[in-house]
Amino acid sequence: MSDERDIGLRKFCGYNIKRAFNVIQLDLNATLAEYGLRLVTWSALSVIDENSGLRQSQLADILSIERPNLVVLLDELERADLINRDRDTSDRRAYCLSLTDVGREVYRSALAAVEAHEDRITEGLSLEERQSLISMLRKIEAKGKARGDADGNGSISKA
Amino acid sequence: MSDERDIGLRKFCGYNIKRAFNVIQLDLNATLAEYGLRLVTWSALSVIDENSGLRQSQLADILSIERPNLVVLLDELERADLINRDRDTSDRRAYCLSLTDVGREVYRSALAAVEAHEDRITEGLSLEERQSLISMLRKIEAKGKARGDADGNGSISKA
DNA sequence: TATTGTTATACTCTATAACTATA
DNA sequence: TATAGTTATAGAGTATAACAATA
Repeated sequence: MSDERDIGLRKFCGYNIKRAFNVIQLDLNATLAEYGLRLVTWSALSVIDENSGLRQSQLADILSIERPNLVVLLDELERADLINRDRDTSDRRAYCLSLTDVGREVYRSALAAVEAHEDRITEGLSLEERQSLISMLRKIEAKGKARGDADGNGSISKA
Repeated sequence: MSDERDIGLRKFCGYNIKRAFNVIQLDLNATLAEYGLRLVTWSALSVIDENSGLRQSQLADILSIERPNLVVLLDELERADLINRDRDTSDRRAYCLSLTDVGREVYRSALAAVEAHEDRITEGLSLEERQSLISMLRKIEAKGKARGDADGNGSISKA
């Protein structure tokens, strides 16, 4: 509670971003729970919606989650009749992912709720600030991609 | 890998903040591992350093972690001889936390490493942008505190 | 031999209930 | 009775190894 005391920590990104993310995740997951979704499952629906027919391994790459973990996540979405897993005719090892009609409908409804959540969470910020925030977050995220690259500069840990 | 495809998601804070945090946490924990620390344990050292004598329950409040989880974290720091747990003479249920000499030294060294990490992670950003980023993250975090409050406006989920 | 999806598993983080010793 | 610290435990989230089917 005593918020004036721990000043040192608050100078750093890591600490503040963690706490901000906790707040966002709490509200976002509460928002999505009304649709039986979480951040990850909603993200999966979003990517599938915009890339109908993609494979599980591609989706795992895009969402940066491990294939084994994606499997159980897709099981959940399939059980809820939100997605289809269709065998790829040209490569029978793979599945082509797509949204069901129900899935599309649920995703659209949830999308509106997520937009409302976004407005709620960024309430004190101007439109320019919101754009700037997301732009900066992406620049930070991009630092993590400098792993397999030529390295050399002052690049990020590859552990 | 195909980064041009999942555009819809990237409009939203929640998705971008999660990924940025992952990148930061990976580099930060790799940085702190050289000192036998993680983000949480380093944060604990920081708060104890600046608030010598505080109690475990106060520290748990400040760090927003549950008391039971703090106990094992402090066990770890005590075993490494980085902190002292001294019985409060006026309330023998409580412990007063402080850094050992070793703890202070380790914390200072780690602090320098964390500052280097911070520069690395915010490399493409100007000084004004870094300040603005942290300021916005704190505004978002503050939304989460509007739980026990009077509510009424468009406040955040209290689940 | 390599890849897609899968199973089983383990490790971390986080959250809750119940205990002890003090107050 | 209430509080500080503790114990045990359960649930998420995440990561790796190994397998079957297919390429």
